[in-house]
Parts: sequence; structure tokens; C-alpha cells
Amino acid sequence: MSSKSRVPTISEIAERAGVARSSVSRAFTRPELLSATTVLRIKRVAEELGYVPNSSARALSTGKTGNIAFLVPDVANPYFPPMIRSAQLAAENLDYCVFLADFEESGLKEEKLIERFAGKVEGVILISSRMPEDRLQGLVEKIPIVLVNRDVPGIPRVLIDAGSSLKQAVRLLAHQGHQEIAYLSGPSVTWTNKQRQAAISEMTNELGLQLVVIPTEKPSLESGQAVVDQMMSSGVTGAIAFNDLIAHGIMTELSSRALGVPDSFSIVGCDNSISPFTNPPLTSVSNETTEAGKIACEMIMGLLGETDSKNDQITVLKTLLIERETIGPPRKKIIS
Amino acid sequence: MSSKSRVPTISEIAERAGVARSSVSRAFTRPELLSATTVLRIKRVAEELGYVPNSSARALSTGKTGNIAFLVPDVANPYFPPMIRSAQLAAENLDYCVFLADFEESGLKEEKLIERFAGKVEGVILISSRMPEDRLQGLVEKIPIVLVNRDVPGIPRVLIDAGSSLKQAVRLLAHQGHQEIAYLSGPSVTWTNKQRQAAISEMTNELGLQLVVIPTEKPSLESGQAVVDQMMSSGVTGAIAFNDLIAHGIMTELSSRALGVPDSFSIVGCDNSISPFTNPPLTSVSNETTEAGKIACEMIMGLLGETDSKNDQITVLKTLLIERETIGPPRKKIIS
DNA sequence: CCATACCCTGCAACCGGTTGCATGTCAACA
DNA sequence: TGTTGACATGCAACCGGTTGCAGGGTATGG
Repeated sequence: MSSKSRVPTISEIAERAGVARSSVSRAFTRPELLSATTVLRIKRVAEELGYVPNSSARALSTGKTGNIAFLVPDVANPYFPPMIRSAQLAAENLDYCVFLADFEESGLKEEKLIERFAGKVEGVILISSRMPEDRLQGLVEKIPIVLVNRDVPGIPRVLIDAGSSLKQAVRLLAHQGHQEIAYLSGPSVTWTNKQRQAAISEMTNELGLQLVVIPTEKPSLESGQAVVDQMMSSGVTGAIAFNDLIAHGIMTELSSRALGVPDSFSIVGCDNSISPFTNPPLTSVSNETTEAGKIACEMIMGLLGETDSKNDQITVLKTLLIERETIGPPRKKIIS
Repeated sequence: MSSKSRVPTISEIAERAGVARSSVSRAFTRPELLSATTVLRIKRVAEELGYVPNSSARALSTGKTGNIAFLVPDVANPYFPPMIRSAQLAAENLDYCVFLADFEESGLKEEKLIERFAGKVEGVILISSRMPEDRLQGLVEKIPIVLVNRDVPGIPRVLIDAGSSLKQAVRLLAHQGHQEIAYLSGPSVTWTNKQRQAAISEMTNELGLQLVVIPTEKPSLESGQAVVDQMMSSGVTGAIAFNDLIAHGIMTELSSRALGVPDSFSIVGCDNSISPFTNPPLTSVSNETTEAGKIACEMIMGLLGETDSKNDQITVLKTLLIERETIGPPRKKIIS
């Protein structure tokens, strides 16, 4: 970097200020150990020379990097950015910097990334982790971990429980007269999907509805569009989708076949990400992702302080069904 | 971290393998300097003991952290995530890790963040920077910087030029018969806003249309809703918004007043972020944010290699007007 | 059989902070 | 006036790698 001006080190500051290197160090980290005048003098010289402490050196001797990592399955999925944002803000308030990485819905990639971050960070927040449980268990021995939307005993975690809201959605559909509904499932390995499916299944059983589970390839718009054929031929009159993206894919495809929502078909999304924007506005489950990010961040910070914490704390966040305009009575079947 | 298993250092590996510390180091960084058998032996021992090189130590002696920072005005704004994603992926392929931070549309915060990252990263990518030009000029002396959507001579930058597409939008509105249109402007200090406004203004002049510029507080949904009164009372029959969020805010507010789009009002968004999802689907300008992120990342990597590069490279990306369903003929004014 | 060169490995200094311990100073108190 | 202790500062080791240089060993050529 020939063009970049070199930053001075404590040695230079020490020399210029006529003190020992250790005093310079202390002026910044533990000023109460020095006389006020000395601190002032050192800080003045430092300011003058544009001194910035070298964080690698500091990290090396203290063992603390002041960084954490935040891993998500897909940055571009609108579900995650608010969570990323709140976690990052929370970290920043505690003088931590956050690495962000996208593991592209792959447990393998996720593991590789964690390995790469090991040593650079003090802890890792995993969102909707795809890693097998035993790998996670192994990992947690090596580095502090907090999970979001993944339920592994022994690892601190924050869970967003959409179950009760989804049950309410099922009730709503039943109330409108639907007898057979579909669940467009998400990534099958995820806790989120299992939990959502279980809740829906439980409620359809209770109410005596028929439930058809239709898997999607990815929780994306395109995957939603792709399963419409299968869904319609299954004979259902309404559906609940794993997330808003899938639900919207279905709405798009339905509309291109001149099938209106909710007149011809009822649909419910989940996550409340793009649902206020869809046409018509999608009934969806709102969850406190912002809160979840913040809590996850606070949890990991808690872990860093304690030498040996009870590692089984768990926070469950509630959700809310936002009723908009995509639920109506079932259409009379024309072809039985 | 009493519960965390300590990671071994090169010294321990060296001892176990019966070689010098330097050989262990070389086995990982420059294996061609050692005999194949020695490398193998060292790597076996390292594997056995679960050795992971300490990146702080490495960074300290080499001066390279292997990190870059990515600063955005608002993570939750759907415009940015695709860009973040592509940049992060590109960085990862080059074995770099990326810090993400949100400067909340504030130039001051932006500057503070850069300061915090200084020393932790080798370079910084600033998206839609709000910092004054002279501060940027000063900064670039200290650390490699790449700008996205900000045009400062002497600093490498990638610009997304929505101008031609917005001019086309104006033409479209004129063609439908609109005489007076509004531009709902974005953050006034941003290059993006200036550039968009200039293009629109130029074209309205050329076509003899009346242009009303209405500032918004933030490029958000709420700000869009907030300016509808002002906009409607200005007498315009159509509008172009700084981004999709503002446009959608307006659509929402309009619809709550029983004013339909495009029957009662025509509107065009920008960024193509949520426009496919709106009701009705919003005509908007699509820009290659994904490409921009990737290019910015490659640019910064280029900067790191060279000792003294020509620091004035500039990449301009083109955009496309996506016509959907929010432009129609102007409504006849009932009250003049 | 000796000189030359090359290959492999070790030694030790260095990167830039942090921190336990020792030393020196000075005020307070007996 | 001597003792004690608090306070301020310096010394030097340490964190865990990297790297220039030197030296030993072996192969090659004369």
C-alpha cells in the first residue's frame, strides 16, 4: 500500500510522549491506572499522530476478537434482513462487529463457513441451521453458539413459534367451509418446517379436515409456482404455505390461469414478509424476527462473559395471524 | 471458556512432529518449501490435534486480515440484500470474510463504523454513501475504498444508471397524456437521488411537462404514505417515486382513499424490489444490484493486490424499465 | 576427491499490543 | 523522623504466527 499512510504504533506514541509502551496501552484500556495528566498527554500525542490501536495485535494478546458471525440460509429471503439488522445493531452497541455469511440453504456450506470463521470470532449465531444435530453438538464444544429457529437440547436457542397462529389459520379455513386443505411445506430438515407442519396437522386432525402435504423444492417464489398443478389436482380448496414467497408464487400462477384469490382458492402465507404487498394482500403469520435477532445477539454476549453457563436457555417468541384478504369460502367444485 | 476445548498452537504441533515451529507454519502457507514427507507428517499431527491457525496472529505478522467490510444505509431495504449476497459470495470465493454494518442512512454513523472497522479489514465497500465528499477523499488515503452508487472522482466506483429508464418512464407518462407529474425524491444527499431527479427533470423539460418535486423523509413505505396529501393537492396526475417502497406507500394510501391505480393515478417505482408483488404490479426500473455487488467486491480485491493502482476506475451498469400495470391515462380533473 | 549448488530445515527476530510484577515517589500517619 | 501504603510508571515476558538468514546435507560436475 505505498499510497496509504502508515499508522503509528504504541512504540512511536510512547517515544513521542516520553513514556513506556505499557503506559500508552493503559492510557487506552485502563486509564484509571494512570495519572490524569499522563493520560491526557498520551492521548494528545496519539491524536496528533493519528494512532489507531491494531486490533489483530490486541486480539492476539487478549484472546478476544470483538467479532461474532451471523449465518443465514439466504440473505435475499426477505424474512432475514430485519433479523440481521437488529442483531447487528445490538452487537454494535456492545462494541462488537458482525460477520455475515450466506450458507445457501446447505448444511455442508454452513459447516465450512463456521470453520472459516473459527478464530476470527468469539461466537456464532446460526439462523435456521441445516446442520445435523450431532455436528452441532460437536461444534458447541469448540465455540459458543446460539441457534435461531432450531431446537437442539443443550444449545441456547430462540424459537419463533408460529404454531398457534397457524392453528388459528386452519380454524379460519374450516370456518369458511373448507374440507380439504394443503400444506406447501418448506425445507424438510428445518425445525421451522417441522414445527409448522405439526401444528397444522394437529389442528386439521382435531377439526376433521383432510390435509395434503405438498413439498416444495425451495422456499421461493418459483417453487411455489411449480407446485400449483400438483396442488390443484389434489382437490384441495385452500392452502397454507411455509412462507409468503411460496404463497405468492402460487397466487401468481393461479392468477395466470385466471383463478382468483380468494374467490377460486384460499391461501395463507407465513412470515409476513411480502404479504402486505401482494395482490390481494396475503393473510399471513407475523413473527418477531427483529426481536429474535436482538435476543440471539444478547444471548451470545451472555455466553461470552460466563466461564461456564447453563447452556440450555431457550426463548420462545409468539406470533400473530394477520388477517388480510386471501381467505374466502371454498369454490364449489365444477368437476368432481 | 472453561468448557471449550483449547486449540493447539504451532508450538505444540512442532513438538509432537519433531520439527521447528517455522516448519509447521510453512507446511500450511508454503508447503513447496518443505519435503513432501515432512508436510505430510506435520499435517497428520495437526489434524490429529485439531489444529486451526490463529488468524489474529497471522494477521498481526502478515498485515493481512482477510476481511472486508460492507456498509449499507439500511439492511432491511429490499434493494440491498441481493447486493450484499452477491458481494459476500464473491468475497468468499477469494477466501475473504465480510463484515456487514448498517449505517441507518446517516453519514456520521457511517464514518464511525469505518473507524471501527479500520484495522479489522483490508478494504471497505460503501453502498450509497452519505458521507461528505471531502471526508471520503480523506478516508481513501487511509484505506482502500470502493463506492457503489456514489460518484466521487478518484475513488473507484460502480454506478447504476437508472437515468435512461426513468426518461423512458416519463415518455410513457407523456404518451398517455399526463401533463403534470411529480417526482417523489429520495435522500437528497445521495448520488442516486440526484441522478434520478436530473434525468426526470431533463426529460420533462424536453417534453414540456410540468414537474413537481416532492421530498420524502425516508425511502420507506411510511414516508410514501405521508406525502400523498401534498402530492394530490399539487394537481399532478402521475408520479415517479425514488424507489418501490415510496411508490407502494403511495399506492396503499391512495387505495385507502378509494383511489385506484392506474385509473385515478399513475405511478412508477424504481429498483424493482417489491414491485412484482404490489397490487397492482408496479411499473418499475430494474437494476443489476447483484452484478453491482459482485463487481464492487472484485474491484476492492483488485485494489488490495496492487501497490499503487490507477484509482479512478468506474463501472456503469445499465437498467431496464419493467412495464407492469400502474400507468394509465390521466383522470379528468373533477375539481379544477 | 573436492568444489559448487541446491534443497530442506532450524534459529531468532519481528508483528503490536497486554499484563504481572517490580520499582520508585510521595503523602499520611504514628 | 521513620514506617507504611497507595499510587504511578517501567520492565519484560507473552500471545501465535511469519520470514530472512544461516547452516547442514546431499547430489552433481569437474
